[in-house]
Amino acid sequence: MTDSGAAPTVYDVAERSGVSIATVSRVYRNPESVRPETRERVLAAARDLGYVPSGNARGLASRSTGVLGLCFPDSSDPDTDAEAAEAADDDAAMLYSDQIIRGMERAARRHGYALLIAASLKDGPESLVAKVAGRVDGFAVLARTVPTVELEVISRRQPVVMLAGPRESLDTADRLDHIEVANFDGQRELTRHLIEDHGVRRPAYIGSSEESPDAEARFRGFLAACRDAGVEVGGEPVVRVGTMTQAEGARAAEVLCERAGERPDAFVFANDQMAVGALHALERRRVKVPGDVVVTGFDGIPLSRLVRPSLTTVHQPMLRMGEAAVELLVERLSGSRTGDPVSVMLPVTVVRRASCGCGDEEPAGPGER
Amino acid sequence: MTDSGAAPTVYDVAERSGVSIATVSRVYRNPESVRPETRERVLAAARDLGYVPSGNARGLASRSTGVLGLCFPDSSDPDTDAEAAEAADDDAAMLYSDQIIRGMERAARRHGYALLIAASLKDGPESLVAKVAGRVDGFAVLARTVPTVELEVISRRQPVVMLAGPRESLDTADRLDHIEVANFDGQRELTRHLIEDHGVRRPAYIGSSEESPDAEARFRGFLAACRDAGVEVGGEPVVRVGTMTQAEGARAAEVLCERAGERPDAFVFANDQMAVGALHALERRRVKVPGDVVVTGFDGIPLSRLVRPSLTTVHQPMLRMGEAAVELLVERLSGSRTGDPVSVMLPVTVVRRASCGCGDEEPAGPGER
DNA sequence: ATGAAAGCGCTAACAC
DNA sequence: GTGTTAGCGCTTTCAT
Repeated sequence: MTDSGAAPTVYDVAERSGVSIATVSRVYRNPESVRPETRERVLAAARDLGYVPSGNARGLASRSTGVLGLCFPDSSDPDTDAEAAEAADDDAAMLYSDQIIRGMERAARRHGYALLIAASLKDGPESLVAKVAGRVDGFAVLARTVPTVELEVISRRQPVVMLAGPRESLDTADRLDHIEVANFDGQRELTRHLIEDHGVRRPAYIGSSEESPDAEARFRGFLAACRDAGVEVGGEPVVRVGTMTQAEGARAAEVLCERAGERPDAFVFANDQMAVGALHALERRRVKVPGDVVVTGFDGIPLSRLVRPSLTTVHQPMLRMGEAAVELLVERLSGSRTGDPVSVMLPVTVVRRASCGCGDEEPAGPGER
Repeated sequence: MTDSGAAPTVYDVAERSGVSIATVSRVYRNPESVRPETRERVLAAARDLGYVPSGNARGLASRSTGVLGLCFPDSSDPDTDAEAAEAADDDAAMLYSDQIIRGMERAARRHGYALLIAASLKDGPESLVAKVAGRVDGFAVLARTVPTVELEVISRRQPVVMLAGPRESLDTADRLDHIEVANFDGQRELTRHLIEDHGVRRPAYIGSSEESPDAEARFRGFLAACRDAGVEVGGEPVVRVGTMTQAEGARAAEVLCERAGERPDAFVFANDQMAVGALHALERRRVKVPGDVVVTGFDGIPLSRLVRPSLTTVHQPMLRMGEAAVELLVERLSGSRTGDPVSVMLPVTVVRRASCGCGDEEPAGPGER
């Protein structure tokens, strides 16, 4: 083995094995096209020089990287204090984006791609997307991670798929493939279950004041179920919080409990985090769940199963979303699909647990779930 | 917005905004060094051309990518059937590597790096590492993902840190930084607990036949505890499986139950996956855990808490390992540390749960854990 | 089967 | 402040 300063290049390997750089390149890209004897010589030289092909140079010359990307928002809950850091080393802290990463990685692997992941930490002029976009063959973006216009520009040059974000504007020249989940259907089915099977009559919906198309779709599902069952509710969420966190959920629960008039018999939250926060608050006030009031969430985060009572919610197939995103990208890249963007709608599942009055269904045996 | 075939380059932007390519480059790399007016002109041109800097070209020219990497083995349990696929969309399926990815991603983000991840799916001549190594500034490798010699070669040119793999050979010119966990200590403490607090007298250790230094260290910890307590055990694991999966764990349990002679009073597995498989098998055979036999694992994967009975195990700080790996890489890259490789040893924690006879400690209220 | 030469798109001196 | 000019390390025709 020889070692001398800078990283060896094709030139070094070529020289040492007495061939041209073209042949060295061939040995790696298309071994069959080189006489075995020559090939061995090259490989041997590469080995003792410690040669590793430069991915950058390759990408530059061949115009493809073999890498897919994912951009997601930097929405980690603060974990500065020691306790939180401890808890973070745990599945309960699994974020939405972590699941999507898993799904994408698997699918990418199957197709021979590696995965580049980056969170949107607000940086300088070089937006995150640009950084990722410049290093991959195609990528997925979690909704509201980056301005849509920027994506619009980039998607002119490479496949981009939008995750969980409903098509923003149908009028714009939209070239992005989309993957959404059945927010409307899921919330409607969950609400119907509450009304029909648990006799809920005065449900309160707690939504977000942010511009969240997902939350809006969920609310519409809620309304539809109420209307179908003849349950009267206002045309607006009873409470709108700022950030859909546990703290906000707890606050919302307090507000609803202290309000004049009859207390709602169900708190229907737009996401799990808020619902969990509410469970805390209700316990503090000695309000029984589901006895005094039913509570539900949306998302199906791991934590939803761990809290007591376990949370009835609507489970989103996040892993599948990741996989679907890769499939879409690969289709575009392989040229097996061209033309207009598509929208894939993934189904959700209502998960009935203790917080709505359905029995707790902890596994009896050592099941895997 | 103009759109015409190939992706626009610095030349296109330069021409359209009436400056040189150097200025275009400056606008992105060092905006301050360009007169605001000029800068705006360039940015505008870039915008309507749909210009995105090529990461490859940048990397080539600047010799750095702003990306860190992770290579890990393709060791997911098979999830081809529908049921498993369902379960996979769940935190329970979180693997060792997933946690490390999370840890690395966080830390990388803090340092302004993106993360490239790739599983070692055995490919052609171009080994996985080479692919990753060629596209990142430095990377981490999960032990036994790739041949050490290959790493040896690569680590001559860029920082590499080995995760969870004890330094293989002290005699070789080892340039890799290492991150290990206290396998020996953890297994010894767990075993001691079994013997002292649960009266275990005939423990059986189930290890791996693969060359796994981790598993070996654990076994030595097991032996040490037995010896200290005067419990007689052989100098070899009672069973060695091939791949440390659930299936193999189940098989090992079967074997131990059917063997002639007295059945062991404890199955001490080298990892959680096997232990979980064993729980299944034992349930099928109506062997009570921990009543008839105590079962323990190692790793502390999320699933270990979800199975019934919940699994007593040794928890590895996987998230921390990922973070530590990034810190080490960044130190090397920033030049703040040079010279001999270091070894970081991270502590583990014995987690006492139901499968060893300690009470189940499910949260009472809606706690977050 | 192998070599020669022209880029791929960008950064980094170095001039002006 | 801005332009000029070399490369960075590889792939890829096109010859031979």
